[in-house]
Formats: sequence, C-alpha cells, structure tokens
Amino acid sequence: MRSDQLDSLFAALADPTRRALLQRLMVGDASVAQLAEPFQMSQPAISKHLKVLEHAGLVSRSRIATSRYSHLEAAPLKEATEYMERYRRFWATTFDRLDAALAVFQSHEATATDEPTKEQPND
Amino acid sequence: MRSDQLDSLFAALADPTRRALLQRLMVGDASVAQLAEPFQMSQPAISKHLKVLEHAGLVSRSRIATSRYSHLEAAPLKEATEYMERYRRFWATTFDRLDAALAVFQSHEATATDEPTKEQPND
DNA sequence: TCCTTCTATAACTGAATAGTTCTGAAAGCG
DNA sequence: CGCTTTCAGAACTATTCAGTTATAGAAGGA
Repeated sequence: MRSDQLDSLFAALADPTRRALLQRLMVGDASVAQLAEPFQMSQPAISKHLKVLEHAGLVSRSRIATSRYSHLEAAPLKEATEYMERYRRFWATTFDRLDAALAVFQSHEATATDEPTKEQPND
Repeated sequence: MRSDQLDSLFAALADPTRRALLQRLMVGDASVAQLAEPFQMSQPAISKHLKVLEHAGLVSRSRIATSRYSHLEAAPLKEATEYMERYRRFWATTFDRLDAALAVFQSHEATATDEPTKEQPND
C-alpha cells in the first residue's frame, strides 16, 4: 500500500463522525439523507465526509433515482489492519529489543546487525 | 477505547513522517537527534511529531543524560486493530452482517461527542 | 414541461496543523 | 563555575480542515 493511501485512510478514520458513518453503513447501504438524519449537522457537511471516505476507498457510491447510496468497502481496512499487525507482532514477540537497541546505540553505529529488519513495516 | 483516543491515534498514524519515526523506533530506542538525522526537517519539527506520537500513546520517553529517548509502545495499536477487526469480520463474512454491526454499535465506541444525537425522543 | 426531491458545489469562517527561526532550559563536562 | 550539548517552547506563517448558508444541478413524478 502506498504511503499517501495510508495518509488518507488513517486521516479518514481519525474523525468520529466518519467512524459513525462507517458503523451505520455496516447495517446496510444508505442515502445521504438517511446517513445525515441522526446527526445535528448540515447535509453538505455529511456529503463532505462521504467524499473523504470515498477518497480513502472506504466507501463506494451509486445512484438510485435522485438518491446516491453509499456502500461500505472494507478492503482498505484490511490493509490498515495488516499494517498495524506488523507492529503488534513486534511488540508481542520481542522482549530484549531495548537491550539490543542500547547495544547498538553504545556502538555509535546505526547499523542494526543483531536484529535485522524482517519485522519492520514497509511504511 | 474512547473515541477521542481513536481520534488522536489515527491522526498520529496519518502522517508519513510519524510512521517513519515509528518504523525507526522498531530498530530500537533513539534520541531526538538520531531520529531527526534522516529527515530534511528541523529538530523542533521532529520534537513536535514525537509529542503527537506520545500523546497518542504510541511512544514513551525517558532521559539519558541530556538526551531524551523515545520508546515504541504498541499497545494502542492493539486497541485500534481490535477496533478495525470488527469491520474485518463484516468484510470477511457476508452472512452475519447485522450481528457484526450490532456488536459495533453495542461496543460503545461512540461517546457523547460523536454519538448521533436524536432531537426528539418522540417514538 | 413544470415542480419536487435529493445531493453536490461555491464561498466563506474559524480552528487546527505542519513547518520555520529564535531562544531558553536541563543536564553533564572541563 | 562557566561551557557545551540536547532538546523543548514561543512566536509566527501558510495550509488544510470542518463546519456553515446559499445555490445549482440531476433525476423523476404530476
């Protein structure tokens, strides 16, 4: 996954209104009016949030009559989850990384010869 | 996990510089100068990014002499991964969509600030 | 066609963000 | 003690973002 895709994906998830919209879309596809109904927010504000979600790939949209229905696309969340899983695995399985890090630090060399970068995320 | 915690966590992950800092910290703890070295960015800028990561709970800090070492804390990523796992469940199995959705709704992710607010308890 | 409904866009405001430079504070060292 | 190193904070700028109201456009229904 490209870095700017992670940018827009995490940025999209960083807003509580947008997370609530995703939750709502798990129940099923919905029009803008249906999505806006629970919020004390104007319709254009919801349209903007949907645009952000669409740009992040989390939502796809289609027209039915005059309405536009949003559909949840969870594949990007799979990517993001896998991104974070790499950190989880590192955190769960490594116990002596501080000692190793200090050893590397004291050698005044940034080359990590003891712990190769097999567990590192790519971005 | 509270909603504003997810806000700051996802917002922290939405920046490529901060993700690179996290990746660097997987090699081992590092001082601000060591973290800033690969970037074409001023030292205060890196300090600000570290502050964001610290506020998101992704990094803890300690002093060694005049340096301040950053340490990767992956526990918040575990929380966020579990949050997104609920969407993965939806994405993986199409049959229990409603169950997954109800699980998300009942998980009380939405707090008073981002809970959709009904105006009238009329029905 | 005219009218209604639904949604997007335009234009604007205020707040937050990412970066800069300059300065000051904290902790060792000579 | 004075000096150096390392980092954080202040002050400032430019950009982005989240929201508003007002309006325009797209698609159907009467």
